[in-house]
Amino acid sequence: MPRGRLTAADVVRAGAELADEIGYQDLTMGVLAQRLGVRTPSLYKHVDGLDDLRHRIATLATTELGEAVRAALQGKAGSDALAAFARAFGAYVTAHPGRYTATTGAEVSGPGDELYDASARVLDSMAAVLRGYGVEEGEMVHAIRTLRCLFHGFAALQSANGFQWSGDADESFEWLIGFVDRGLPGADDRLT
Amino acid sequence: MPRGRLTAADVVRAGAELADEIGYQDLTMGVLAQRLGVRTPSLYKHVDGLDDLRHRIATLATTELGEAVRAALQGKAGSDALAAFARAFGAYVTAHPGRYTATTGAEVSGPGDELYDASARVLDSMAAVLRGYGVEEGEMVHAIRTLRCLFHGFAALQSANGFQWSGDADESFEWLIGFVDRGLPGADDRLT
DNA sequence: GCTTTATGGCTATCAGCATTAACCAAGGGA
DNA sequence: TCCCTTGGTTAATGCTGATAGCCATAAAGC
Repeated sequence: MPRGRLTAADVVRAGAELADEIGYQDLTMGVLAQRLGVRTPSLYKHVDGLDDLRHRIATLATTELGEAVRAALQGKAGSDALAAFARAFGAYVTAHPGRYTATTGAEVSGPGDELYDASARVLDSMAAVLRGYGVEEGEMVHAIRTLRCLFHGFAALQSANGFQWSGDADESFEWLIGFVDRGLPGADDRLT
Repeated sequence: MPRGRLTAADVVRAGAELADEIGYQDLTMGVLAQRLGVRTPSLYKHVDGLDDLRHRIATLATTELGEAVRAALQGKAGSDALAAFARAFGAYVTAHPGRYTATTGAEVSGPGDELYDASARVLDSMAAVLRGYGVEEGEMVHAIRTLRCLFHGFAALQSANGFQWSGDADESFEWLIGFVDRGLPGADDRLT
């Protein structure tokens, strides 16, 4: 093969796909190199080691998640927006368990970090839902944290166990949406 | 018994303590052996490798968590029981981040597994709270799954990031409890 | 009290993975 | 044409998990 084939983005993308396929824990430099048809040390020309690769995959995943959520929120408000956010979130995590696992436990260094910005965009979308829902600013921080726990927990259980939920997983997820709807204070526009 | 300095329970307990101190990811056979004043291969006389050690730590943590929750629930009902459950859960996770991390991602083989039984006891306590709260049996499974997501997410974020929450973390946690209280349907006895 | 035995420790060793060093080949600009 | 940057290679190092096989000692039986 000639020169200049691989780029950093290629490596990260292939790593993300591989993590979704074989599981995040089994994503190793060797298997990724094999997937790319290259020897292991070559990856270090594009990525600064395994930790860096993981961080970049987490950034990619968070960015994609933010875009998916933002797209789902277009033209929605109130409880519709909440349901759309939740379904988009759940759909992304189900489709990309390896990528989401990368985001759990990823270290965010600070405002200069791309991952920080991507996370902030997801949380902004969450805040937009809550604000359009009638949550007061004083409660906003608590509401965001609570919803973050709920969705993060769902995602973690989803990507770890794959949910041995008996089969009515969708029904449970809809119940979860209704639960949030009831739990949020000060809303005029409610689900069923 | 012939001469027995170390026992399997000792190894697991020391592993759990070490995980709380230095972080679950950094818990290695070598550092655990060092803590116990023993060479690495000696641990294999008590524990069947690192995976087995992790599984046992997860079992220990889940058992302890179940006991803490059960104790907190004594004599409580309705919203008091919910608050007690949540606070006991949060306190355990905060005190033992390494142990809880062991439970996330632990594989439960089946009903013969001790971890399975320990998890079932925690979920039973959760169900008891919900039942005393007025949740119908038809919704029980959905409610349990939802609360499991919420508390698991809290615990995961807590033990991973240590929550850079600005300082009013307790206030947010109380808000979370109120959120659950409002979100659960069919209750007579409410907080606030 | 002496022998047997099994248990729990040890040293030595291997295998897998991340990482680094040192080297080489192609392509573009001087 | 020459150089030098770039992206690949092979070789080697270090760390960690894991196994094999040896050794010491305490408990059990005579």
